[in-house]
Amino acid sequence: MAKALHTNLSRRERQIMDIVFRLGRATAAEVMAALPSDTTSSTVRTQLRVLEQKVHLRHEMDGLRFVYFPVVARQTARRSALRHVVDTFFDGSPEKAVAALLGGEAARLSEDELDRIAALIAKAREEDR
Amino acid sequence: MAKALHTNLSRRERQIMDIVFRLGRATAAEVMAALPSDTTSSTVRTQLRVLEQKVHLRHEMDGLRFVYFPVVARQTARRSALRHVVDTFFDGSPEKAVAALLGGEAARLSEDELDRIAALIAKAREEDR
DNA sequence: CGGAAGGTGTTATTTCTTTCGCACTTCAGT
DNA sequence: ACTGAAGTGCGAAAGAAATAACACCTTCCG
Repeated sequence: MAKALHTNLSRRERQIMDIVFRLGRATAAEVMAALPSDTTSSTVRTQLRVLEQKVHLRHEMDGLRFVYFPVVARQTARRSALRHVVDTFFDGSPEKAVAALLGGEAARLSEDELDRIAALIAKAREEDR
Repeated sequence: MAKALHTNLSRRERQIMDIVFRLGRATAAEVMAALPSDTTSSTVRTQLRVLEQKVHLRHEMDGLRFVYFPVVARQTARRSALRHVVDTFFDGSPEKAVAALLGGEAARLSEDELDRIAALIAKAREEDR
């Protein structure tokens, strides 16, 4: 099993990784803007460099500046994060997590969204057979 | 808005909080056993005491030893954690998160579970009206 | 009684995080 | 050509976190 990312990152590192995952890709300035507390550009760039050194991020040039993005596919990180939440707060039961999501524990769902989810259930039934 | 717990905890502190949330309540020995890396009892107890001081945990006596449990209701922590994952990895869309859960990104769902979720959708429709 | 086992708190040390100053580069505009 | 704005890396200092040694208490059992 791949090592859990959360578990091995310091507080700031995790904050930064979350921002980059959320944005997909980001410059130092963007990360700095998204961080809760005030930090200097210098600080943020140092962290980004460290994260790159630890192989959690990578960067490309965009003209002058660096654009950072995660090494691990979003899909992978997402799975890992979801599983962790399910294990920690929902007794390992995806069903309970779905119930919480439907019950508005994170946000309200529209009719359309409910329709699409119903369709997904039908599909899951197919595959289960 | 309540301050996000994740964001304000150090690495070990988060690991420990996760364990306590998972178990509901736990002694120092149980936490130590559940921790990935090797640590001494002394270390773990110090951390638990710190977490109690920061008002994330509280303890009761169970005969001789302390049993720790979260100050915040599981319900609350769960909501916060879920929301964070949805925001970070699913563009803030609960629907996408549900899709991932149904699609087996965390674990496989049984027929029964699918049935119950279908029922929840029906119920959500009611309430939406 | 005496001592081993299993708890606990205090405290000090070491190690990791986090922050930022400073020097350097490139580009755009005057 | 000069200056300012926006980038970058390096390295050192200040702060927070993590670990463990030690002293002490209670219970159980021979």
